[in-house]
Amino acid sequence: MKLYNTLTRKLDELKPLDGRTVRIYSCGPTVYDHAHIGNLSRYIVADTLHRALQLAGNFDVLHAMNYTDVDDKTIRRSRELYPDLDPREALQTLTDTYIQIFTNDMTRVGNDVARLHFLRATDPKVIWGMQDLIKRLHKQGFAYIADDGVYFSIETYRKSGKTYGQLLELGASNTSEARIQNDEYDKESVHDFALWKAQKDGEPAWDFTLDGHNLKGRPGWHIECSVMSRQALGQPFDIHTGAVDLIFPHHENEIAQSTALEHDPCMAQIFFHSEHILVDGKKMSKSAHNFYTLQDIIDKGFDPLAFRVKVLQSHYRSPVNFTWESLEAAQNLLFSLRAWADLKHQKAAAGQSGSAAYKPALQHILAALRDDLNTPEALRELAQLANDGEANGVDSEKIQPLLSVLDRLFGLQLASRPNITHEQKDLIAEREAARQTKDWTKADNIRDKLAVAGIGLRDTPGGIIWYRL
RNA sequence: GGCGCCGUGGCGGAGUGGUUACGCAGAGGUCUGCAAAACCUUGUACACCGGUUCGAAUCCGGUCGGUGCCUCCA
Repeated sequence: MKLYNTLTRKLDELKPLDGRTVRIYSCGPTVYDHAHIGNLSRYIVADTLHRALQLAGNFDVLHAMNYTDVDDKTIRRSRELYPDLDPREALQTLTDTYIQIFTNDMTRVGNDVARLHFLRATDPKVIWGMQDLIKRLHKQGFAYIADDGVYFSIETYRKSGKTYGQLLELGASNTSEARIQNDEYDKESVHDFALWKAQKDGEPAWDFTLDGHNLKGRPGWHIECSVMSRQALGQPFDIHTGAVDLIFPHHENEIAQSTALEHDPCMAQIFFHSEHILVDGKKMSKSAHNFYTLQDIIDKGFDPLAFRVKVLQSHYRSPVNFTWESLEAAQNLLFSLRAWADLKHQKAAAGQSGSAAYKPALQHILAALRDDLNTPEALRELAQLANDGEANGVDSEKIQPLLSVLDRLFGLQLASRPNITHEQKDLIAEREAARQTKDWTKADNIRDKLAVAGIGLRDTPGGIIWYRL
């Protein structure tokens, strides 16, 4: 399986470090508000990568994702909403709420959260791990204590023979004096970053003593991922995922922290970065009024899985342009896939042809996914399969296992669609009898009645086909 | 200023040298009690200007436009 690697800037053949299990770490959400559709789209990509690794790559997969449940935004919001609670209690109340909402959204867009190993930055084991790493970095001179916290020294890191800038070459010109002067933090060099932030008034804080200094406070952002990924997966691991905006500084800093004390040159062998979603050609932002959550999509009458189709229709390294019109197109495609899947219940419509195409189509889909997760190509093949099925009928026996595999690959929930009820089947038979006697009024009444129940009918030469409206 | 990405038919979106991508929407037709589906036909797509080549949407150079990172961000 080939994947584009930001570290090498080319397609790399994935070979699990331990020979069998691919270990993935996905940078997860900061849980201070609803996830927006941009966040969710990147998790759909990560979820699809997981699926492809298992089924197209034939690997075992161990997949960890973090929750950033302590940072400026979570703290600010928790104090606004719960001013009377103890700061740590307020923080946890807020983040518990949004973790719940996040997992719910993940499920609604078809991501399988059950197999993800989630970690929280404020987990005592993680806090301890971060403090331990900071102590060891400090002991070796990679970290220094300032008035407002502990910082990582990039200069020391570089002098130790390591490369800072494995993912992104930093230009020298932007290291201006003015920026150092204006920076509110007490750090020695402009790119140095906080490992630990000393407590400010009213902020949640954890006890921490370093080299005799009382540094009660909270972790910096980057150190969370260095520690959580190692705790969940060991190091080095295979794939680190995130969106392009995380390349710098987040992932670069993670690498620095994770490798300063190690012989290994990198924390993960492949950095897998996916592009942003655009809305009407622009970056999503609240000020531009093009900022949407999953609930906004649902409120407009769309199926959350239509959004999944929309995301899979473009390659993960191209920006997806989200428009309501294109979401509708994606939903129409989803509906036609469902109509195809529903044919398995309808022997009358199930022609004998069709099954011959199943195996090559599936092979084609798997090959596309192995090729740098080419979901648009895979989806094209799937759409063609469905078109073929609707034109020529399906093999009502062989389609079920096919649908099961396709569900495991795409997460579009086609395999478990239920049959219509006996009452509805009787109505269809009754209508057919009325049609035979040319009682069009009765036939149309029954069709209207079924339509109210969400069942549409097609009178084809091969027989009557129902579909869900 | 530094480092990137993108510009394809009404809307999305593949495609890295030579044959229809595909999806959605539109138009005409066949079929049909009607409807729906299906099928057939249909739309002179590759930002612009040069260059390389027998041949370029695809390679090279330039122009214009959009966009991302360089500070928190999926």
